[in-house]
Amino acid sequence: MGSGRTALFNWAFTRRAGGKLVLRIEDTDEERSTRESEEAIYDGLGWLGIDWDEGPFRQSERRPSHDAAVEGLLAGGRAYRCVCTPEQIEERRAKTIAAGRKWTYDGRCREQDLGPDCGRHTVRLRLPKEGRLAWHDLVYGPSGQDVAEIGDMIIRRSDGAPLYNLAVVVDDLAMGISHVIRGADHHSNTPFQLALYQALEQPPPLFAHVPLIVAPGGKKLSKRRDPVSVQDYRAKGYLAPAMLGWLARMGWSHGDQEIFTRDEIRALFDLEQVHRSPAQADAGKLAWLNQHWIKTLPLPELMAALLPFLSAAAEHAVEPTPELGRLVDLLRERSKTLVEMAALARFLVTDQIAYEAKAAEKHLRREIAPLLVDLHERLLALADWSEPALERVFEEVRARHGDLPMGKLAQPVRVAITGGAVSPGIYETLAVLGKGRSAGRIAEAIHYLRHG
RNA sequence: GCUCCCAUCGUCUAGCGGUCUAGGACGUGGCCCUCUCAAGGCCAAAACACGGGUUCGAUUCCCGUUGGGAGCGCCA
Repeated sequence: MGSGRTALFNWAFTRRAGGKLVLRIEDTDEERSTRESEEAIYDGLGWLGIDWDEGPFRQSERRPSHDAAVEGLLAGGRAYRCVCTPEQIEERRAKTIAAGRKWTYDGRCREQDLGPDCGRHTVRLRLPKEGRLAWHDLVYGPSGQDVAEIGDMIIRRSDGAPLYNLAVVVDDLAMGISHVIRGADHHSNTPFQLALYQALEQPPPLFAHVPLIVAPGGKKLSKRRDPVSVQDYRAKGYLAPAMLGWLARMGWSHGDQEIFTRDEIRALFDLEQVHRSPAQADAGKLAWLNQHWIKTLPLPELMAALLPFLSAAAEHAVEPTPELGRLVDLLRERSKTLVEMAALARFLVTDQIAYEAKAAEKHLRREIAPLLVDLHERLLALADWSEPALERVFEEVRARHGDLPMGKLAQPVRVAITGGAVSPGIYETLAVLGKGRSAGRIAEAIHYLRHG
C-alpha cells in the first residue's frame, strides 16, 4: 500500500510535469526478491492503472555497473577495504554504547590502505572528515546531517555483492533520474547517498520524501494484523478508483475535494500540498469512497469488476445477463464492497439457496402458510409480471388478510426468494427473478413451512 | 541511547499572523423517509498536545516539554 501510494505520487508528478517515469525493481536481496513479489508489483500497478515509460529494470541485472563503480571509488581513494568482521564490530559497538557514546564505524581500516589480497573484506566509503550533507527536500524542506553522525558505510559486502545504497545511486545516475520521490523511511538514508554522489563527483537528483502510511493507532503496519498490500484490498472487494482516491488523500490534499479520479490526480497533484506527518490507514473512508464508485461507475465496468466475486459466491462461472445488470443497478446503493454485492446478488445466479437461520426463524413461521398459498396462487395467475402488477397482487393479498402490514408479507417473501432478509424492494426483486423461479421458490417455502 | 522528522475533531484533512465563536469529509448520535437493508434529506456532538517566548495580535513564527515515527545492518 505504501509502495502503491509512492508509485501513484511518482506517476502523477511525472505525468503532470511531462517527464518520464522509470520503473526499477530493487531486487538485490535474493531472499526477499521472488518472481511472485515482482509479479505482485506489476499486478498492483496494472490494477491501479499506473503505467511507466522506461523499464522495468532489475537492479540485480545491473551488477556490472555497481562493481565498476566500487572499483572506481577504490582506485580513486574514495573507498577502502575493511577486514573488520561483524563479530569484531559488534564487540566494539557494544563497548562504545555501554560507555554511553554513539556508535558509528570507528575507521579502524580507514588508513590501512589494504590491497585486494587482504583476505575476506568489505568495501567502505571514505566519508569526508567534517561538513554537512544537506539538501532541500521537496516535501520536508531544508534537510541534512553532519558527516560526524554517519560512519563510513559499507558499499560492498564481503561476498562481493553491492549494497542497496550504492546500487540506487549508481542506477539513478545511469538512468538520468532527476527526481526521487520515496517513502519518508528513506529520509535518514539520504545524507549517506549524498556522500556517494560527492564521491562519484556527480550532482545528486532532487529528493522528495512522502510521509509514511501507518496502521490505525499510529503504529507501524503489520503484515499479520493489517491489510498491507493493494491486492489485499482488491480481494476484499474494493474498486481501483476508490483505492486510488484513498491513497492520494493520505498525505496529500487539494482543498476540500474528497473524491478524485485518476485523471484528476494526474492533473492536480503537486508536491507542495504533500505534508509531513504520517497518515493512519482508516478503511472507513475507503469504504465510503468504494460505495461512491459502486454507485457511479458505468454498468459494464462495474459488472466486469463484480463477476469474479459473483462466480466465487455462486461456485460457478457467471455470465452477464440483462437481469443481472438490472439487479446490480438495484444493489449499487446497498453495497460497500463487491464481496457484499456478490452476496446480495447470489440469489439470481444460483438456485442453491439456503435460508439464513435468523431470517427464517423470524419470518418463515408456520402460521403464514395460508398467506403464501394465497399469494402463490395469484402470482401463478398473473400474466403481466411487472412491478405495478406485482404491487397490485400484494395489495389484494394484504387486504384479504385483514389489512396485513406490508412488512408481514414482504419479509417472508423476501426470505423465500432470496434466502435472506435483505434485498432491493420486493417488487423489483420478484421482477428480476422472473415468474417461474419466484413462484417456484415460494412453493418451496410453503413446503418448508408445512414439513420443515 | 544517539541522529533526524512529525504534532488541528476518533480518522483523513483545510488553514500558510488578524477573515477562526477553526472549515470540509468519513465515522458517530438524533430526526425524517420506509416492505428489509441501504441510499437520501435535516440536525447535533467532536480538535488547534502542553509551557514559555516574538508580536498590537498567534492554530499560524521561535524555543523547550510531552507524545509519536524513521534511521543508526555485510536489508531494501
